[in-house]
Amino acid sequence: MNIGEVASRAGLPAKTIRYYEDIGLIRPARDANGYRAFRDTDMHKLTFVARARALGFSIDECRTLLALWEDRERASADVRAIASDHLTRIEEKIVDLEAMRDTLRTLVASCAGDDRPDCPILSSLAEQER
Amino acid sequence: MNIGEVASRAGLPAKTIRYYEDIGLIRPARDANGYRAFRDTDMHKLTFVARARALGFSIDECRTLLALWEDRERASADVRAIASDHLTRIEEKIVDLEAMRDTLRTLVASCAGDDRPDCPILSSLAEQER
DNA sequence: TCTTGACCTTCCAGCGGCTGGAAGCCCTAT
DNA sequence: ATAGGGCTTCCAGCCGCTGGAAGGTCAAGA
Repeated sequence: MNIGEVASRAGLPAKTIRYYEDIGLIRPARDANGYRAFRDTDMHKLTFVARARALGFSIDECRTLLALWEDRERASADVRAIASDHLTRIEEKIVDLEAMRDTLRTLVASCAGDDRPDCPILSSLAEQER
Repeated sequence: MNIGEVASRAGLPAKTIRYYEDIGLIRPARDANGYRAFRDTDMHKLTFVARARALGFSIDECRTLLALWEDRERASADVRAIASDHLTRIEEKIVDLEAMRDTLRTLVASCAGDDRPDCPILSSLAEQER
């Protein structure tokens, strides 16, 4: 399988797949003409990584998850720990974003949004004291 | 005022402030010894930017907001539009993160997390069909 | 006066995770 | 023979800093 087909099957840009090879996530074989020759195992790995990335795991976490996936002796606790840490970070990020959202909503709601210059958004950003 | 004091007052690392000068967000004067000499206006701008950044605005948005802030003829509609677009993007990000969170919660909950290798998290990432 | 140590300066490189673009080879169809 | 698409490598850039090296400056204390 050439990179184009792999890309469309995995739902990843070809560039990204080349990058994943660069950083050693996958190691596809090569045809005589120099083209990457992807086997099913490569395809599976890429699908795995694509899903893990879609869940927000970092590349390094993906690397570890891949390794655990390939290790039939793994302890599920190791996998769970990674996922659980990641979940915590996501929850924290959501909290941060919700705080921003709430502030922004208030500011946007308080601004007339017409052709006059008075703007509570700017005033709030510029405020001397809190 | 030297950069150290400005940094602690604005709650920004000195490195960041130098970077902001680099990209033209601020233009502090210089003392004879080459040290940056921050005036009150610089300080105000930095505080403004720090607050805008804390609300998640990009550097480019901060640049625009700064310019609007300094423009007494601005229309509040222009400010509101930027804030409103940003709010929308944040809301979208929250939705994305919540989807990840929900999936991750389900996966984490379904994994025994002991020393056995069976792991629904890995199985889910590896699943052939959806 | 000398020294220490905290502060300041510039410059260069690297983080994560791609992404764009140039230059050139390969393959298939007409 | 040629046109087109797909493939290759390599280099540079995105964002917003951040770390570190190498060196100048300043105030306080011995």
